[in-house]
Amino acid sequence: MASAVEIELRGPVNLEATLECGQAFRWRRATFAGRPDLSVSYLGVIPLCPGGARTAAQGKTACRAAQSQFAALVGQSEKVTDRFTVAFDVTLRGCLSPEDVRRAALRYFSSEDDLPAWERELSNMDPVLAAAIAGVSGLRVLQQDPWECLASFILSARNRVPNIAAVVDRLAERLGHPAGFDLCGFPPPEVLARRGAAFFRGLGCGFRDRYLRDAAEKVASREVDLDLLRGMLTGEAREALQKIAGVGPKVADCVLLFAYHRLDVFPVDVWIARAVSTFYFGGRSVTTAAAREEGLSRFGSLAGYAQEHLFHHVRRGN
DNA sequence: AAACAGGTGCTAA
DNA sequence: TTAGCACCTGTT
Repeated sequence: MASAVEIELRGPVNLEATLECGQAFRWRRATFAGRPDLSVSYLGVIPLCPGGARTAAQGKTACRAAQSQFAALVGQSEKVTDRFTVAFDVTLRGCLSPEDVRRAALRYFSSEDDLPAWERELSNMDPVLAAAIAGVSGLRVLQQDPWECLASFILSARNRVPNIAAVVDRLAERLGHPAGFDLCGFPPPEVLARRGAAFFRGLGCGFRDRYLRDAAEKVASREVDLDLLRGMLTGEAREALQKIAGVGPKVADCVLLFAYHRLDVFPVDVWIARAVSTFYFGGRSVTTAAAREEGLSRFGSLAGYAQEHLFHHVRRGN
């Protein structure tokens, strides 16, 4: 049974930048035959809110997200439209209701983030960011499922995006539950914990196989309790995540940013290190620790959004 | 064909 | 405390 749901966000949304910038790995561009007015649409899986309906897919649902106001946004010069919408198609299964999907989508897309104010603030802080943001207004930090996010970024170490996405997809297909639209949800830690490292190696994880296994084990046993992280200070949560093998500063920061919505982190990978070196250190090389300090002190509580824009900016070569 | 990719863990100074 | 290196696997 298919259903349409629409959500309203505070400030702009750029679906393409948001879903393809590398913070999430499972969204695929889709054609949307029934609605030619919707310019860009994507197929993916989002977590349902705790306390809401549980389905066979273990608290997840697939959906097709599309935006109708993207063209208008691009065409406008400085006029700030306060509200933007994203439309969803979902296949309702079990006791899932449109309202459940609406709530889940609002959270996933961080509907409360005050993008107009924050984009303005970051732009005023720094001409580099001003240029970056001008191109991709509406790039949003998502609020993903912590476990899926953790597993995905463990797989990202010394790896390429298409590879990461392929392995995550394979894990979902092999071990996950159908979530609609012919997609499966990412399998919970308990399910991965039943498999040995060899299984993950066979799926293309490479040397990260034992990292993934260690993560599944520690999370399933609650040695690292992903729910408890929500109540911790960012620094404590970061430390807790790093108890898992294969989780260092970069992966921990990505999880804190993309799943726990801690905007006061600044994940540093090779691209960001390069960007910080170029823009803020006159081309002199910087350690990842120094780049991180620079980002945190410059951008403070908006460091996460600053990082996303810098990353997008340098990756697209601008 | 050799090099390298969205890091991390281990070892040697 | 830190620099240097190995690590799967797919692509260029």
